[in-house]
Amino acid sequence: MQFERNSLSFPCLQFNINVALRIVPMLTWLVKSEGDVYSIDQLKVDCSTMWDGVRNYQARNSLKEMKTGDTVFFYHSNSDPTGIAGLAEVSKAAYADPTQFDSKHDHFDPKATKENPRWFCPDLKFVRKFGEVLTLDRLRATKGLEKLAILQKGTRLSVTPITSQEEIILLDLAK
DNA sequence: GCCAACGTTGGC
DNA sequence: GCCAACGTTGGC
Repeated sequence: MQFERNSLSFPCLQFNINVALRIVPMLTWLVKSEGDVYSIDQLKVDCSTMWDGVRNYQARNSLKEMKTGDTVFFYHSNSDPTGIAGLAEVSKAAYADPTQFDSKHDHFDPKATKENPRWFCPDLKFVRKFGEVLTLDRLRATKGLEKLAILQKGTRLSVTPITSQEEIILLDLAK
């Protein structure tokens, strides 16, 4: 498979800077959001947002692993078209999700305490919107993406890790 | 709007 | 600790 020079250089550069400064490998993620609830366009308007409200332990664990600077693919579920709509970046590593403490909030969790928070959220910032959505059909048809969590039947996780090979392939598909 | 798939809850 | 019932997710 051939890759354009500029599609490869950006993640490599990120990786090298990251190694130089933090000695921790750069991680890549995919987050899902219903397109009509919170879209990549809204993230662009907001510049940055608190990724709160995740109430699934496996997804929570991924959120806690996120580090500032990590690349995040932004997926629109339940949308037309459904697929990866753009790129974001972790602008603040995960902290206790404040909505778990707010009894008036939909995501209130009575079992969470400030001493022992159950749920965490990072801040995500807008990077870019793709020229066209990488649709599910397209992702399914692309060699090397077979193991993407979002393509597995029945997978409902709203936050999933992306391998570096998958990231390269996805960035190569994206316009 | 349907419904399969999944996670969580709670009675036992 | 099992498992039925329930609520939610998300593609279609």
